[in-house]
Amino acid sequence: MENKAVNGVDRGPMKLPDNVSDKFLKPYDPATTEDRIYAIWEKSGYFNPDNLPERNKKGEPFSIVLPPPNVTGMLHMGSALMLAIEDIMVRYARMSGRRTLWLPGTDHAAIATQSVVEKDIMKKEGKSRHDLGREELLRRIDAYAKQSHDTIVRQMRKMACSIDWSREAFTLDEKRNLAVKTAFKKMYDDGLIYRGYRVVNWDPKGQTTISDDEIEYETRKTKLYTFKYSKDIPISISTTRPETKLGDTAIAVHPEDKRYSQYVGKEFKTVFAGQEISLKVIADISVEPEFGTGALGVTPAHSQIDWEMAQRHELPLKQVINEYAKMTVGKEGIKDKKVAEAREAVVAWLRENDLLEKEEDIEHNISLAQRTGGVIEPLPKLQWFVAVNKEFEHFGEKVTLKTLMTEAVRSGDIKILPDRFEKIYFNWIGNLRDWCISRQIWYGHRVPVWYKDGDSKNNSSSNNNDSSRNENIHCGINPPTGDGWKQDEDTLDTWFSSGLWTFSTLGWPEKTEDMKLYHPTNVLETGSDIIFFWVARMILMSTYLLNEVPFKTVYLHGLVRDAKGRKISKSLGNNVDPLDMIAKYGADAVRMSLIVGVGPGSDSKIGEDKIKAYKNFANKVWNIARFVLSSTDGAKFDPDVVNSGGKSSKMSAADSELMKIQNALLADITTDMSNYRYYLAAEKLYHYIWHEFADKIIEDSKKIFLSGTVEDIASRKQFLFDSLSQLLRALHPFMPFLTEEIWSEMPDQKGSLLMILKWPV
RNA sequence: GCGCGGUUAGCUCAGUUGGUAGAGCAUCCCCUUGACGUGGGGAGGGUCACAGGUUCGAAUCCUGUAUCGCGCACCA
Repeated sequence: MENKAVNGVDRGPMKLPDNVSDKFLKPYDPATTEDRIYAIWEKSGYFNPDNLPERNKKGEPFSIVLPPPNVTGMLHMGSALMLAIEDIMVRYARMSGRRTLWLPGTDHAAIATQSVVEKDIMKKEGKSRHDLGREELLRRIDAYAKQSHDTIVRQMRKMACSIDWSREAFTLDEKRNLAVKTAFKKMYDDGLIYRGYRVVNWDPKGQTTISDDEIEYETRKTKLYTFKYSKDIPISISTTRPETKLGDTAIAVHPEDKRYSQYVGKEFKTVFAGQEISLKVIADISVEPEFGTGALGVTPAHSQIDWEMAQRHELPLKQVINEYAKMTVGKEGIKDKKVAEAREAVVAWLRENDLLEKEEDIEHNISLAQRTGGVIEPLPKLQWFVAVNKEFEHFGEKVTLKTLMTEAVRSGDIKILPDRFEKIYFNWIGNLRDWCISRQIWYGHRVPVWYKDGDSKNNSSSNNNDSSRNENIHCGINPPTGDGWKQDEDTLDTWFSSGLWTFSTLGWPEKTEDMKLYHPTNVLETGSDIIFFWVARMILMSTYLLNEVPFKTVYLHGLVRDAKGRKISKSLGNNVDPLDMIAKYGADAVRMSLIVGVGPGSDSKIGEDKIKAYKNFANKVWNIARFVLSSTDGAKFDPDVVNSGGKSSKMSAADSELMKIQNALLADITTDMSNYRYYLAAEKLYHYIWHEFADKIIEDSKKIFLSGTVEDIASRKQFLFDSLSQLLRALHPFMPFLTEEIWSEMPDQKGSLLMILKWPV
């Protein structure tokens, strides 16, 4: 170190005893430490449970899968939080002697990835996917996915993840494809997957269907129009979407609404904005008499609930809007126009014909596709679905997929933390409808179904019955033999393959040793925002396919917000890159700042100040180590401290008492660790190390070393040494790089790695 | 509309089974010639959102209200 002047006094160069490394002459420097330590860990092979010491191999298995990051992306602070928590869980388990597996992978994230790449190609080359063709587009996406995969892996190493790279998986690789096909076929054979014609959520921007869960709602101001279809039809109706009225086939009123009861059963015909329509008046209890005029135009082809009403009343269906959200019927100025434009034209037509009665401003929710932001257009389509309410025989019991999902949590086999999410989970299942799993994009697992000539997809069928079972349809792991078969063009919802993740990564459908050892996994740690997409689907798949839960505990973390509490978003430009923070303050500091004070399920704020505070802490620990090492020259571990709960014959009564207090704290912290209270454990350690160990104990030690008895000095040296060695272990899961680095400078550690040493309790 | 959270010091939040409120940061004062200035000691600052109730005792349990946020549903 350079000579440093303090208070104007030149202290001269600092000197350390010979037994202390020159590293300690400088403040702790994560930049020159972290990559080096990670390389040592990787070389040791201990990330792979097969290579762990006997103590672990004989120990109870502990397994956790990494929620696979999307290959669209880079890591953000949210992923950094996830990695920090999981690495803490894993390091704690490993030190506690368990056979510990943390299994990595990445997610192909079908729609998200394809739309990113498509956009990029459009921007750079002005070409659409159809210009490139299926094969070429997939080649481009693969190249992109490969590149982003490498970035993600690099970032994970930076975060100190002690994860088993040898078992890495990808949701779209060959093994996972076999798992997907196997699962699909079994569900198909059990009648739980069917092809049906019905109104689905169509995303005109992404040109694909999406599931109910992939919709986001946005409140917007819009107009509610009240009008009559024609002068001759006595009932007025209200709508926010006049353009869809060209597809109406009925008028619905409440069965008890006296105003309209005289018309129920009657049929009216007219020409509406250039389109002939025929309207039957029906009575249905789903009509709210208080809303608008109390009568509603039924558009079976372009509204989910109208479709259901049409089913109940056997109404015909008339599609008037196509996949590009354009009108297919109507007079000049309406036909071939986008829905928004057509709406104006229809309203203008109503005005001209003096049919418009009222125009009100209202707020209502519009549905947007989560990935593309496109306005959802409900359209009737032939798609593949998973039946969640269908009863079937499952290991000798009559169940539905819904009851399987419910029971897994209700029975306590799966515990969700924080537990209020269990209620949210049940609530979601209660409203769950059949899951639409087919997507009209190219990137993803292809639907493993083949059609004989002539029976491929055609949407003209107006029957909504299961159309997926006849001699011209083949569902299988392998293509059918013989000529004239063509595979379904569609791919599967990305969550279908993610749902298999806990076991597809362990080798299922093969009966592997890994499956026996590591499934069900112990914990699933993930963001609370994907509880339905992912957590629920994994429970569905695992209970259905394996008759066991995918995990025993679900730990949900909240959102990481910026320092002002705002959501991280591109438009705000408030993203904090974990890599920048790591470069500046070190991964350990970043980890601590994400963990301390943040319980499961609660959102947190991340500001640079907080990270900086933990960088200071890292340096504090570094200096504590320097003090202890330079003042306890020649000390050796007293194995008694580790092996018999801190009692040591080499310490005075006073120091034994201090050790007892420390051990009590460590026991308390251990309880927190086992109960997923990492936020408390980290805080307690921080507080004890800084404000007890450093501020009080080390300060007292200076006095003892200056004027204590020989016995007191010896005792204190022993205490400091053993105490530090214990604290490094306890701090390791939280600050792995720093503690491993200090550990490597401890005398008498005989080349051992802290990461596999025994947890101090 | 149904459901779920939050509301504690200027800011960010702890407070695990009820025992008259804690931490960090910030502010102010002081100290510090050898582990560390990325330091140490100290001070000020809260009727724990509000109103009722249970209790010997409530930030903690119950009921209601306000307010912010979230989920689901509705969305003609």
